[in-house]
Amino acid sequence: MNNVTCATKKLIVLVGPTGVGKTALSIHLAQQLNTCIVSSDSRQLYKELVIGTAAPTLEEQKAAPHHFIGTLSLTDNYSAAQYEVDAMKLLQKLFIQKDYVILSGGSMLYIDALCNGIDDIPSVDAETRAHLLKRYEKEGLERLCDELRIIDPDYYAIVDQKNHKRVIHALEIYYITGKTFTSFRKKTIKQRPFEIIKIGLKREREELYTRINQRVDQMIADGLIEEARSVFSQRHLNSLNTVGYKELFAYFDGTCDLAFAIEKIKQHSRVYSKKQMTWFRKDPAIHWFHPENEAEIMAFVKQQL
RNA sequence: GGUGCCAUAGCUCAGUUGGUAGAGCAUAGGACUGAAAAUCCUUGUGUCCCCGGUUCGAUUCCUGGUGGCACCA
Repeated sequence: MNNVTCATKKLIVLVGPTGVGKTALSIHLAQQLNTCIVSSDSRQLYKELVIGTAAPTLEEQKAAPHHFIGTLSLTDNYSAAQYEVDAMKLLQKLFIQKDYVILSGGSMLYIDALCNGIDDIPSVDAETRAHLLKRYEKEGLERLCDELRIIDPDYYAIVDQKNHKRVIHALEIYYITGKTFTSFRKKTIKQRPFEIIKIGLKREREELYTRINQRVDQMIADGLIEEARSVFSQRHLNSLNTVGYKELFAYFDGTCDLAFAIEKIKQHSRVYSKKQMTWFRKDPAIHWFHPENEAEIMAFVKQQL
């Protein structure tokens, strides 16, 4: 993409916690701007997860073209880094035709990977990961931390030493490349050949929680139990370590009753929305609106274009 | 109706050989670079079901009551 032609291109990034109303607003925006929507949702990517991820319906997708909805299978390995590559490639194509594209979704790290870039770190093969996981289970986190301290003292000093995923990943990279995780971890912000306008959607907590609870009941009414049952046999996959599914798996196991599982889905969705807000709150580039103030949002967007 | 078991944090439960109590989850806040709806950190005063008894002291032991569960009729 060349910088001259892209100087006027704009990515309108719609963020906010789960259940706040991103899908509806993004469609209205897309219609107004005569453009399409790129999803930044790490779970709506999977074609098997429709009801439980509140993915845009076929009707909604007809109202505005969507990308990255149902493009992966549960068994596909994916990551924020891969998302950056895929999304950049897609945007390059879309910006040939469009001046504006809407990015909508709640996966913080994916949004960050696209907007700011993510460092070029080799991917971890399944074997290395399995090996490290086994060692973690056998030897414990402390042993792995000790090893990291010797191999990569700089990262050891800043890593969350209680978080096994972080410690394991740094070791994985060392074993694959022979170089430290620190040597890859530059944290440089990549310049994008388009302008990024961030809009945050926000509701009062009580209002948001009510919407989340109601939406979960609606998912159940729409057939979430059947959807979860149809993927139950693949439950060990990371893609199914997802709110709305793991709780129903416990019900299928007989560990809890259905009412309890549903209550847990609501609870975990609320917790997730809180985590999202914690992340988004610290991004000063976000302009915040109530999702029902569409006129105000539209006026703001047009002023930016 | 009889017998046995249970009653402790919002929920599920541990515990106190008698000195008024603690985990997980929830709640609230936070972290976050290839697993991210993931993973991790901080955050725990509650008539220890009620009345009475024993005791210097009872949530803990005892009598009775209430509620729940199980088994037997």
